[in-house]
Amino acid sequence: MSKPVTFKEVAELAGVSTQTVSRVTNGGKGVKPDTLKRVQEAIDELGYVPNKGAQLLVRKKAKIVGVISLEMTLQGASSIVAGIRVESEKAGYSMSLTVSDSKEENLETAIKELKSQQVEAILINLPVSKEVSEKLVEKYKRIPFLFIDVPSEAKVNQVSADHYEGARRMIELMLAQGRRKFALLNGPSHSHAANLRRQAWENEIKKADAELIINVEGDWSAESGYIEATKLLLKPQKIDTLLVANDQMALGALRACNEQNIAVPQQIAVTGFDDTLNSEYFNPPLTTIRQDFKEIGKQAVQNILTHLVHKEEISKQVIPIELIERQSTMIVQKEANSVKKIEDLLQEIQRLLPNV
Amino acid sequence: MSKPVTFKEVAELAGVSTQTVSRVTNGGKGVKPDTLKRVQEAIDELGYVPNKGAQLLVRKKAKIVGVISLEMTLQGASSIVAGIRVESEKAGYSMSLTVSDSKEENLETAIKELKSQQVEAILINLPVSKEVSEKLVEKYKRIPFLFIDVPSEAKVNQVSADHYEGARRMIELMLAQGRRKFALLNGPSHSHAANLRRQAWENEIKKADAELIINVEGDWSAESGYIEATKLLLKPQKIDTLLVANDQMALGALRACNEQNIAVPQQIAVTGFDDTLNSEYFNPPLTTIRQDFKEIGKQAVQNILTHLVHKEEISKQVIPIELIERQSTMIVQKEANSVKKIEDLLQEIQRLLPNV
DNA sequence: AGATTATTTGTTTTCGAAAACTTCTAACTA
DNA sequence: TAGTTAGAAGTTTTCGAAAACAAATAATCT
Repeated sequence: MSKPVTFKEVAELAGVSTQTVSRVTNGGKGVKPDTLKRVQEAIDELGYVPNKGAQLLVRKKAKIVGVISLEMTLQGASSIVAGIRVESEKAGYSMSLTVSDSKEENLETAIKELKSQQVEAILINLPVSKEVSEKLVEKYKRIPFLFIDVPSEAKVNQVSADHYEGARRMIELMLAQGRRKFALLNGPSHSHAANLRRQAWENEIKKADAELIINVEGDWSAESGYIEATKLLLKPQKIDTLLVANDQMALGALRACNEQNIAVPQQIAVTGFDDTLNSEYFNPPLTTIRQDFKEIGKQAVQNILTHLVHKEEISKQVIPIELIERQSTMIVQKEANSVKKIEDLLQEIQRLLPNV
Repeated sequence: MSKPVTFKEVAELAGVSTQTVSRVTNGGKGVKPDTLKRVQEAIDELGYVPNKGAQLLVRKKAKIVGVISLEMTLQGASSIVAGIRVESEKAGYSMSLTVSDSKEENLETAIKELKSQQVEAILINLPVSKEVSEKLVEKYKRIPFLFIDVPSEAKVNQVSADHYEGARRMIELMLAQGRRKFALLNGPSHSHAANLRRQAWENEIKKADAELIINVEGDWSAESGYIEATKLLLKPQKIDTLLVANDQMALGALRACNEQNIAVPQQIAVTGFDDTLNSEYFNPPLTTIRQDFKEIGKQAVQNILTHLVHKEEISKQVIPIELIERQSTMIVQKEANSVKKIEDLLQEIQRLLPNV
C-alpha cells in the first residue's frame, strides 16, 4: 500500500537505465522520441513521481521561495500570499508557506523551518520592527530577506503600500468636504502600518487647524470597531467624521452608528482602509483606500528574485494606493426618490406609533 | 554567501562523529549531557539546520499531511486550512499546502506535487463530485485521501458540515415566525454544499405548504448577492423571507434591500449561512448558521491519522451546525426607544423635504 | 573479580535523483 | 574510406542525514 514507486522500477519496465528516466522527467532533452514515449508510458503506468527530497538533495538550487505570514484567515495577508504564489509560479519557483506571529522566537523557528527546505529567499509578511528586521538580516546573512510593511527606515529589502499617502488623501477629501471634527479609530500601535496612518491623520488635522476630538485604538477586528465606536459615539463631544484604520473595524463602526440612529454620512462620515472584497456592499458602501494586495505580493517576488541574480543594494519599493469614494462620505447627492423615501419613513412611523 | 552548513562541519567543530550530531538534532537521546552541550553550541555557532530533503530521503515516514484547497482568500476555506494546520502540528505532522480549483486536471497536478513530497495522506478541501472523488481514490490508491464536503454517497473518507440540517433549521425558524412567501438565493449548482441547502429549503417549503416564489442562484460573492437580490426585489410578487446560501451574498442582499428602502426584518427577513467573522456586524446583524470551520479541519486531520494507523473502513463524519439568531429576522422585539426613533425619522423627513 | 548489561560513541550503508563522466552508435566531412 | 563529430544511452559518484550495525567504555550484579 505505501512504498512509493521509484526510478528503478520505471527504468526496468521501460527497459532503459535510470539516467534515461531522469532525462525524461527533466524535459526529455537528448532522448530519442521513441525511447521517450516508452519511458513516459512506464511513468504513467506506475504513477511515478520524482521524490522531491532526493531532488532537493542533489541539486544545488532549490527554486523555492519561503514565505512567513500571519494567520491566513486575515483578508489582506492571504491576498498578498496569493499574489506571491502566482508570481513565484510564473518565475518557475514554488512557494513554501509558514505561519507565524511577530514574536521573535516564533519568527526564528519559522526561518529555520524554511532554511531546512533550502529556500533561496524568505519573504516576511507580518509586522516587524526596524530593529528586529535588521537583526534577522544580519543573523541569517546567507539568505536574502524581503519584508512587507516594515518601517521604511529599516535597512532591509522591502515592499510596502503607501499607508501615509493613503491616509493623507482620505483626510484631504474629508477636509475638502468641510468636515472639521474628527475622531480616529486606529489600528494597534505595534503595527507599523497603523502608525503611519495615524501620523498622517494627526499631521493633517493639525495642519488644517481642524479638531481632533477623539483618538482611540482597536485590534483590526469588526468587534473592536463596534465596541470602540459605540463608546466614542456616546461621548458628549460631537464629531462629524470617523476615520477608521481598516474596513473591518469600519464595519463594526457602521453598525454602532446604525444602532444609535446616527445617519451615515449625513451626521457622521465614516471611512475605512484596505478596500476588502465586501466593503462596496456595506450599509452604506464604504469610502476607503484600496491597497492592491496582489500587486504587493507580485512585486515582492520580482524584487527578491532580481536581488538573487544581481545582489545589488537594498531594494525599497512603495506600491501606490487608490482612493475609493462611496456613500459613507458622500453628502451632496441628489436624492431623486425623496418622495418615495418620505412615504417609507411615514409608514415606519405609523408602525412605531402603537409602541409609544 | 550561499552553501548551507552541513552535518560534517558541525561534527568537526564539536569534535564528534556525524552520527552524534544526528542524535542531538533528533532529541539527544543517548548522548552525554556534556557532549550534547558541545554539539548544541556548534550548531548554534554555525547556524546549522538539517536538510529536509536529506531527511525526507532517508526516513521512511515523512510526517507530512498534504492539503489541496481552494484559493485561500475565501473565508471558509482558509479557516478550515488553519484548523488543519494547528491539528497537524499537535500530532507532530507538518502540513504542505497546494492551491487548486476543482478542475480534474489541476487536481491531479496538485496530487502529484504532494506525492512528490512523500506526504502520508491528502486532504481535499474543495468541491468535488462523487464520481471524481472515487476515481481519484481508485487511481492513487497508495495514498489515503479525505474529502471535505463531498457528496455523502461517495465511498470515500469524508468530513462535512451538516448543510442539510442547517438549512432545515433555518427555514423551520422562519416558518415558526409565520413567514410563508419565500425567495431563495442559492449558491452555484456545481457545489455540493449549495445543493444540500437548496434541497432542504425546497423540501421544507413544500412540506409546510408555503410559497416558493423566487429561486435564483449566485456565485457566493457579495456582488452576486447584490445583483440577484436587486433583481428579485424589483419583481412584482412580494416575498416576506429571503434565504441566502452564504453570508457574503447575504451582505449584498442586505445592501440591495437598503437601497430599495425595504426594511429588514420588518418587511423581509434575510438569512445567511456560515457565520463569518463579520456577519454579527452587518446592518442589521445577520441570522445565520454557524459552521465550525476549525473543527472541520481538526476532525479531518484526526480521522485521516487514525486511518493511517488502523486502516479501517471508510470514515464519514458530519460536524453539527448551530443556528445563530440575530436581528435580520427578529420581528417581535419591544422597541423601547420608539419615541427617539420617531423623532429621528421626522428629522430625516425634514431633511428630505427641500428635494421634493 | 569476572561476567553481564547499559551507555555512549563511531563506522558503514542506504535512500532517490541528478550531475559528471564514459561508452557506443550513427552521421558527416575531407 | 578513414576519421571526426554529434547524438543517445549507460555507469559511477554525489548530495546530507539517519538507520543499522559495531565497538568501546562505564556500571551493575553475583
